[in-house]
Amino acid sequence: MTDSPLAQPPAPENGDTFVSGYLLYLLAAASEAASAQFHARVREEGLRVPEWRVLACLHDRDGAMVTRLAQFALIEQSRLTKIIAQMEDRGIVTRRGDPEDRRRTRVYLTPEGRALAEALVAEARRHEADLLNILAGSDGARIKQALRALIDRLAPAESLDA
Amino acid sequence: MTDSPLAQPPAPENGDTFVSGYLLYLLAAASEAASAQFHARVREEGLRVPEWRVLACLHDRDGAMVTRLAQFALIEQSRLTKIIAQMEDRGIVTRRGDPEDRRRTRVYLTPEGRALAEALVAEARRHEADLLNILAGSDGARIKQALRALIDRLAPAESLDA
DNA sequence: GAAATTTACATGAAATTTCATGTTTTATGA
DNA sequence: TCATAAAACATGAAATTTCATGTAAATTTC
Repeated sequence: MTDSPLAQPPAPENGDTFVSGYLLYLLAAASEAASAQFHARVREEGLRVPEWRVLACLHDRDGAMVTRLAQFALIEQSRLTKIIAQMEDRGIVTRRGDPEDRRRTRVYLTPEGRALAEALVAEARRHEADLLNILAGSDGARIKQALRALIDRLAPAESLDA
Repeated sequence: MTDSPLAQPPAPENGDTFVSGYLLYLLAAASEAASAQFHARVREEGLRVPEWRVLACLHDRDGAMVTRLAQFALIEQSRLTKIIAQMEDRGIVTRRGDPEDRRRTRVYLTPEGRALAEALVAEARRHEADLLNILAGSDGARIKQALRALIDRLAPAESLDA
């Protein structure tokens, strides 16, 4: 009985599957799947995803400091610094030191940056509405609540302000 | 009325906040927040996150082909190829061509690789249980369902097999 | 059944990311 | 208030990732 008599596939492996039901996999895969389309649009606009995230954050809070931006855009600080430098070269944001606390660097949208940000945020809102529709009506609100709960319980949750 | 009379903070910006309620942000942030602890453990084990993902996939299906592995481990193919090469150098996986279809490269766990994979999968299961507890009882199952629904609707959903 | 496509990986160069660390400025504390 | 610690960024070198493309093998077409 060590060998199945009708082993079509070469008797591959164990039978218990871990990955496809694993919460962290589901979260990552859902995030990727849900983002794919819109992120493709972002790239069509000549932006990389982290750059779009920065724009979205600045849309909410122009003049945010780098560290906060990093938290909300989910980008590590030194990496963000370099991304911001590129965005500055490109003319969509500007950096200015904070006179109140001269350690801080605040990042501002330029007019072009703001236009881009607003256009993309509008698109993102439409796309999100589509997504939430796909999610069979009330599921949408529920999944958001659940995700927010998860985040709140796991991360201290700060504000983009200050 | 253009200027608030008691503007404590320098009258920062608009009032509507987009990011913090945006589904794609919630998904990405939830994924990050939920994964942070365990991924730290993974790094303590001397692995990077993508390497752990490969091990987990191989735990489910030893001898998976590179393309499938890439889909399930959420890693772009050419990047995965290089990661696998490193893992091979390190002695935790082996590559072997598939005689049935000689374009394919199949990846197998070495004994050390399997030990690592099994230990980490066990830890991951415990960690997931903790997470699901944090998520107030039944919320856990629901969030999983919702995520799976999202993925199924958005991604064709293939199997690690073949 | 030969040519044209497609699939599956591998690879090299350019670009980006990471990691550790440096600098400057603000908080803290004895 | 002076020293020390902490916070906020910036930066350089090494490592990784990306992108386009190359190669080999299977599949589809005509």
